[in-house]
Amino acid sequence: MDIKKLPEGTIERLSKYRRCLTTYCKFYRENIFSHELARNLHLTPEQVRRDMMLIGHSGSHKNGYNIEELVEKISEVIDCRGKTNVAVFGLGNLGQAIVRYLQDKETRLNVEAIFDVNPEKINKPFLSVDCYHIKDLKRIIKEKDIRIAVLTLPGDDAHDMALEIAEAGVTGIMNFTPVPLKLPEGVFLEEYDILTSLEKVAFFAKK
Amino acid sequence: MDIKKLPEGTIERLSKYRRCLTTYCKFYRENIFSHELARNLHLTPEQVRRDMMLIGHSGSHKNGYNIEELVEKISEVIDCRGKTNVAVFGLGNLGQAIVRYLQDKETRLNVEAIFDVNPEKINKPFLSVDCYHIKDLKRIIKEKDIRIAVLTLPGDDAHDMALEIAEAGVTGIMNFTPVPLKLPEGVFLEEYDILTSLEKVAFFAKK
DNA sequence: TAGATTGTTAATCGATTAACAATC
DNA sequence: TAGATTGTTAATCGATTAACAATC
Repeated sequence: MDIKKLPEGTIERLSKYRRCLTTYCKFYRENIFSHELARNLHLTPEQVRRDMMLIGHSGSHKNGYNIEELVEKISEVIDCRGKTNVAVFGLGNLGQAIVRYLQDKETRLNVEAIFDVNPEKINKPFLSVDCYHIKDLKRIIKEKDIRIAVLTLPGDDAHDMALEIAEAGVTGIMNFTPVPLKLPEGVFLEEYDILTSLEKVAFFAKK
Repeated sequence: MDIKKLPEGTIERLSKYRRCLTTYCKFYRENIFSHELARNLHLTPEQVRRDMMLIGHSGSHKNGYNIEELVEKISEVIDCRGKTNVAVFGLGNLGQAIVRYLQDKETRLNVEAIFDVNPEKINKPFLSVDCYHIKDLKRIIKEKDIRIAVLTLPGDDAHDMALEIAEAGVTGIMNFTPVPLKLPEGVFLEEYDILTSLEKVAFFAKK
């Protein structure tokens, strides 16, 4: 099957399976059952098995899934193109949090550049990552082969910026600004709006 | 209809409609058509109208929706219990970003307390919000009538902490730690995992 | 064998989308 | 009236869940 046809939910769960396996399980056991993995992530065993089926991974009736093999398989699927270079736009609190987070975790995403407009931040590395002025984005994106852009800018000029970034050859944009983006075809866009999430929690939280 | 039965997607869009209307539109026009609102948020006009129907809001065939009335109606629905007090757990970069963000935006969510374990942060207000030691959470949550907890702690002790927080009477938890939580019934839980989102973008981003 | 687990098909569910009547 | 828009029901779609045969 075409791997890009995998449901988004499956990809998200694969990411979580892998993290769970590499973080907790790898060190003290070899195999894991679908119901154990499910319990850790608060899913059902059926859903775990279905995801395994979708990526063509098999376990054994006796011992469940071999952890090392499963991690390997998941990595083949979700890191299919190997290491991916990422740029973070905006080095405010959120931008800093993301750079730090990506360096801490075991992942094939490398933050290779940071962009900002504040002269005090530009040309000083942050956690060893160089910080450039936003006006240089086209050049740097090409030079460093940046594939993914993470937007943590203020909303005002997010849209124009995103179009420029897309034009520079980035193929995926993660948008944390409150402004919904409309991008050209071929750029995968994921948006996350913190305030909307919090308002949703406030709404559904019972009295 | 029972308002709590509204689909999560509808609640999320309502939050975005309102922000869009209060941010861009309110100042220079009185009415808006479903297709205009849809275009702004990259939805279809049908979906906008359906959401209006679900919350029982009507427009006019001639002028579409009155912006002021619509904002009022949305606020009635999603802020149904008026102001909601929020506590942020963990004053790292992400915690700081969220406190600042909630203060900037027009919302009925008030950050009333911050919790951390770092003695350098405790008892010093951050953006005028008091910061307490995590061991005092029960007392402070009760005193300040905190309803929503936002977790930006390191993952390690997130789960135990969440259980304590739930026990203290919070009714909604927004979990930004990488650890999936299992909470008692009656606490609404929303989880967001930055790394999973980024890995998803990397996966779907075309070569 | 009995019990537990995997793998896979079929059924369910709910949200989105399409269609269209009603209205201005 | 013609054209544009709203309001609402019906159809579609896709993900999740249930069911169960196959296997160890």
